[in-house]
Amino acid sequence: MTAADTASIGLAHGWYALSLLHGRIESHLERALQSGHDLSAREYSLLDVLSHQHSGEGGHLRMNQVADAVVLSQSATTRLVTRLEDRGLLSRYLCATDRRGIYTDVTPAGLALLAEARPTHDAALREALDQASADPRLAPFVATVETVDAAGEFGQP
Amino acid sequence: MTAADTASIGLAHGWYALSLLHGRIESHLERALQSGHDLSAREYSLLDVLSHQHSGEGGHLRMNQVADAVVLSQSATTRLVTRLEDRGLLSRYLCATDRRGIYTDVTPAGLALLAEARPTHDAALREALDQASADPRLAPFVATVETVDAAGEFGQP
DNA sequence: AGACAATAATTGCACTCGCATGTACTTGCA
DNA sequence: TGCAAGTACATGCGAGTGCAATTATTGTCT
Repeated sequence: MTAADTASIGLAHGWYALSLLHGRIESHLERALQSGHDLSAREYSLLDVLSHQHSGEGGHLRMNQVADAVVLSQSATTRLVTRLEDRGLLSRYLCATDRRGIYTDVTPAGLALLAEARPTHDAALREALDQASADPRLAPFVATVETVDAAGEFGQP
Repeated sequence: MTAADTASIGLAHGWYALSLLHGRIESHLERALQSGHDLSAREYSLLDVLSHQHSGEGGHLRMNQVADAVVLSQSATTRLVTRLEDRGLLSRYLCATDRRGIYTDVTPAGLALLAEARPTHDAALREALDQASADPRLAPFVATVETVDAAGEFGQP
């Protein structure tokens, strides 16, 4: 077995653990948000992302960038936004300078729901991490999640 | 703002980064495996998991445990196994002592396809990690993936 | 100005997923 | 033994997703 093979195996194990942890956390969040606030994990994530953009002045992310932020295809993002708009949590409006672009704002109702759901989300996240830290395969990643903090803000690759 | 709030924000950021990295890697793997070997990322993952169980003697994981390993519901696992069985990559057989239980073996064809796809998978993973390491938000997790190696074997929580 | 390529978002379609339910088998207890 | 409760997998169904094709708008080149 070559050194490269050994490295690949290590990488695959690491990826497997990351994947496992992601799945566990997402399931946990999904349950909590769904039963408590009729929100899927992605819907919460979308509201969170949109509410953070230029706080106070309104949103300035195009659908394209939003799709990238929530790691979803453009089509799925279109429909996700449509669903939330139909529920009155978001509003769409065209970009003034380029009428192809579309911006989205979180409505007051959306902000209210987000504020209401945030404690649920954070508690569920804390819980999922605590459970995961018992698994030795997952513990290193849990530690990394806990280490990273608000210091590292945005910055596209 | 209390200390607890600060911690929650840090946690959410960490989770967001983990989620982002997971999505990026999965998309990358999906593309590579799909176009190269007609396999989804999860199908590859399933073959990989099943081929690793007690190598040589055949598989001994029940559907239930398999579902847990690939982080999928029981129903989705049933259909995933069915798809791969229909393609001749897996075979099902009943557990002798408890005829409710069902075991799965990877067929020679399945092992062959897995062996063929593994380099693609590993290369795509390496590539995705390299791309991700350029993003400061993702870099710590990339480092964790690279740090963990085969040392930490199984162990249920 | 007019035509053609490029970009942003939406829609059609097939596929996978989770939840709730159904079926087969086993275990516990009278 | 016989019947209820529990466990393991499979199936019906509605919902969400990605890919490919479509529509609307902008930029560029002659």
